Amino acid sequence: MSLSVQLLEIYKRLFQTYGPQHWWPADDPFEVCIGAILTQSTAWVNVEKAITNLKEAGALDPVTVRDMPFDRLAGLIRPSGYYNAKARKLRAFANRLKDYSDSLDALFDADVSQLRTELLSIYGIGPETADSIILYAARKPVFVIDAYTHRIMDRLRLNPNYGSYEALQAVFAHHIPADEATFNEYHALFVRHGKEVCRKTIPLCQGCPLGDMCYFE
DNA sequence: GCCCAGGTGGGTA
DNA sequence: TACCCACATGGG
Repeated sequence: MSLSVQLLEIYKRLFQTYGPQHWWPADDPFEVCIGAILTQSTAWVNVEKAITNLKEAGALDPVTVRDMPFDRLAGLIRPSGYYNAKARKLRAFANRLKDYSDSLDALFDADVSQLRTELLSIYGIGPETADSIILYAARKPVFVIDAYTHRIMDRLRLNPNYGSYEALQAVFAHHIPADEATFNEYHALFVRHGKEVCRKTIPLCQGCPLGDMCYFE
């Protein structure tokens, strides 16, 4: 079976099992960007608490994030962990937005490649955060790779020599049509499947929709 | 108490 | 390039 057909089959089975995931869980693009930074190596449930705090404080906009006292910002996002580091990252993002008159539309008015380069040049934004922002806030087609994607593709033996972020991303880019809606749902389904079944420890392989394709021992 | 969670940046060899 | 490590809370 070709790689394209396998990737399509995986998508089909995950979608049939879990249904549409309605990603990204946020009210607007700026909230997506904030969530993408806060969720770095952190359980989403804790990010939700931090975002709720920011909303209740009326701090979910670039100007407020930029101008409020650092310790106040850090305190609001405390439940998401790494709160000092992440407060610095939120500040860096809000500060860069100043170059675009605090308009995400202005920031996003570039092709995927240029936008990715710009995002990666901001402190605290690495490949996954950049791609999450591009896909889920700017709504441009780029495939997001995360720890779940690595784990699942490793176990399916579809990750070429357990490759880098870009190496695994290329697998999808070269074998799936670049469609924003498909990339959106596919990544969300990987996360759902990773959380629910394909765990780092204690894998729940009984009845796994990908069981017959999986080499996990 | 221990392990893990939708990573990134900085330092060292 | 390829590893280490710091960053930190909260749930199972």
